[in-house]
Amino acid sequence: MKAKITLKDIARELEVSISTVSKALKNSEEISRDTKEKIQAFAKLYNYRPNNIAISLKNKRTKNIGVVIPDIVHHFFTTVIRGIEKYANARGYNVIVCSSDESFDREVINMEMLANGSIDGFIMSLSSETQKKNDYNHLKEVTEQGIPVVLVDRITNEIECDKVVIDDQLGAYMAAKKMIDQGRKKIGIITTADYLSVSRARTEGYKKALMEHGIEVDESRMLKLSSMDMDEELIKDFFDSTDLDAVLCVNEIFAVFSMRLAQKRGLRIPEDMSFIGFTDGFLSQYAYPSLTVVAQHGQKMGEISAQMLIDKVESEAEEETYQTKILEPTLVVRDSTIN
Amino acid sequence: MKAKITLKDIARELEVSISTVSKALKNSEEISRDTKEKIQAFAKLYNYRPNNIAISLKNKRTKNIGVVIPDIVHHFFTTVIRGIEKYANARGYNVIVCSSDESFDREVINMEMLANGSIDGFIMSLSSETQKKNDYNHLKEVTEQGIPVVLVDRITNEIECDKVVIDDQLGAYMAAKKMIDQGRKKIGIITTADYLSVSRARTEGYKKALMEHGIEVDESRMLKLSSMDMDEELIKDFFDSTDLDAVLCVNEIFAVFSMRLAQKRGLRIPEDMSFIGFTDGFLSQYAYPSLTVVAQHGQKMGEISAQMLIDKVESEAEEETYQTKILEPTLVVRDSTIN
DNA sequence: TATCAACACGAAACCGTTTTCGTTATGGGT
DNA sequence: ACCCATAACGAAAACGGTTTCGTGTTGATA
Repeated sequence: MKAKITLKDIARELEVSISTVSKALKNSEEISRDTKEKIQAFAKLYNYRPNNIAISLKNKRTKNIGVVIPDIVHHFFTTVIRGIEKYANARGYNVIVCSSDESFDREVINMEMLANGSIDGFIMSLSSETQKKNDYNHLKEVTEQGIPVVLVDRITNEIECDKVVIDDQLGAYMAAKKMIDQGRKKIGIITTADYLSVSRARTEGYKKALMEHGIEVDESRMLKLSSMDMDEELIKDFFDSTDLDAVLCVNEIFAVFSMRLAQKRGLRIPEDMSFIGFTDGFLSQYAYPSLTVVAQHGQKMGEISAQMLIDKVESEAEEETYQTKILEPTLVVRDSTIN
Repeated sequence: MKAKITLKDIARELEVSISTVSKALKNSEEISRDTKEKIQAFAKLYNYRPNNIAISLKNKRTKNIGVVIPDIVHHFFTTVIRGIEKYANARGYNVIVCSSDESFDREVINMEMLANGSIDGFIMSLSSETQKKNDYNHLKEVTEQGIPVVLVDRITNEIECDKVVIDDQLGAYMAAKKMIDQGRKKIGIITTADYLSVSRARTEGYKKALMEHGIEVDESRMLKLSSMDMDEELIKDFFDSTDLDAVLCVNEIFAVFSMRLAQKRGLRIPEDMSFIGFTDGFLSQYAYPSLTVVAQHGQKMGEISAQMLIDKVESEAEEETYQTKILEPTLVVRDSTIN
């Protein structure tokens, strides 16, 4: 086992000072050509790499960014992470991923763990429990310490920081309008409780589309589940008790499950009933029939978040100016709606 | 903006030495009750938290573990990450996730980035390019430096370290046997090139099951794709040119896509044709019909990997003893096979 | 009264870098 | 022979902790 070699080791071996070694490896003008060549050769031979931790301590910069998201397994969030990771790595940053598992406590714990020097900034998406409690003190503390934060997708107005979202209201509007244009009149929505910022916006977009096209908003056609978790029974009951010819769902799982319910009742999709979901994942692509969805461009959101964060981290300026980036969703039309 | 408070700040403010503060906050017996109370109260008031980086430098322990996997978006790997993260967090470790994107170069770069002090150990799953090149020098270097490595799922015999896999051969065997027991005779397999350790093992399990039950192994019924990426055309051609009554696929995407092809040809599933895939993800659960799969227990694999790694990291002993943990897969029977 | 243990605390080294600010030679200029 | 600029290098502080090893003060003991 070859232990890692340090500046001190090189200095001792070559009988020069640590400072000389450090400067030589940085190709400083201060050091003579001879000495530099000798030191650099030795360093290469022994595969010297500076210790990141020591550099972090000195620079007060870790080149790590902390990502706290509600769920690592959900397709949308994984694409966000992929975007963050791609962009961050390209700029020499590592990504520390923590899942809050939709829990307020875990979100707080994770942030505290990371906020004590481990990272230069946060990218986060609020857990549902946090949005429900409406308690953002952990975020306030972090921003007050001067640690930059970028909120992505699940955001709040209570915190002043950079934000990246898609226009969820527009997405739902586009989806609902698509159904209306196809002649659907009895359009339902399966969503989650309003404390989730995205669900609220989507519900609004849905309502807006209906109202603009003279369709009455009927609360009985709106199913609000308490969380993003699947509740098969409630969805079944909803279908039993409601007469619909189209359904908009806030995620692809609800949508695909709903399609199966419809199919089991002998309905043809999309002839008898249309479906549109959110999130353009594998499920939508490979469902049968394939699902029309509102694509959220998670990877793009991740990249932009990472860019905003790193720019802020690296900017010397102390300006307290924040921006909110709103991306446009795209309707990906597949076989669950009439073309 | 309240900057972070340090031991030095507390010491200056309370007119004691830094060592006293440090000891007081650790509740050392050396410090008088009065002084301790004063210091602890002050620290709490100003919300003192020790700087992780400084501690890492001192201890030569970062409490970070590096995870390098081929793909963050693939369901199986996300469940592995979830398992790692859950276990690691519970033991006070953070997880730095890097995706190699199935690229050898990115795998090497990521490992080098992390190996210079950022992490205490690696959990990794080899990229397909790495398995194809059969070049593991980056792993050798890391292990020679004394950094513990746990290989998970995509492993190699070239490196001596702890390993966690499921019994892929058994999984494929169980799946093929299931089909045979249902009277299937013309059983195909859609897999990837043999350089991928898991695909090779699965192909062997498939062959073994056929041979043990007196069914001839027919190469024309075996489709080997060049990578895990979807190649719709090749799969279509395969179905056009091959007469099958059952298909085993090495992932759920191939399986679900294959089911759609069969359905489009008017075949009934599972009456006319059976399907089994690997990976128990959303796709399998919500496909129509739902897909029978070999569950790989990714989360369990992640947890075990993390446990093995952290145990090794924290063990003082210099023993060079490695183990390979082989988990048993489970056949999750759904509607794509006859019950 | 001299001795000594116990108590409470501080000085300093250390982890591995970076960087500022000396400190030596050396040689040129006068 | 003297002055001084310059080249080449080293000492030391700093980042923020932990930890070992003093050290000064007390009170009890012989």
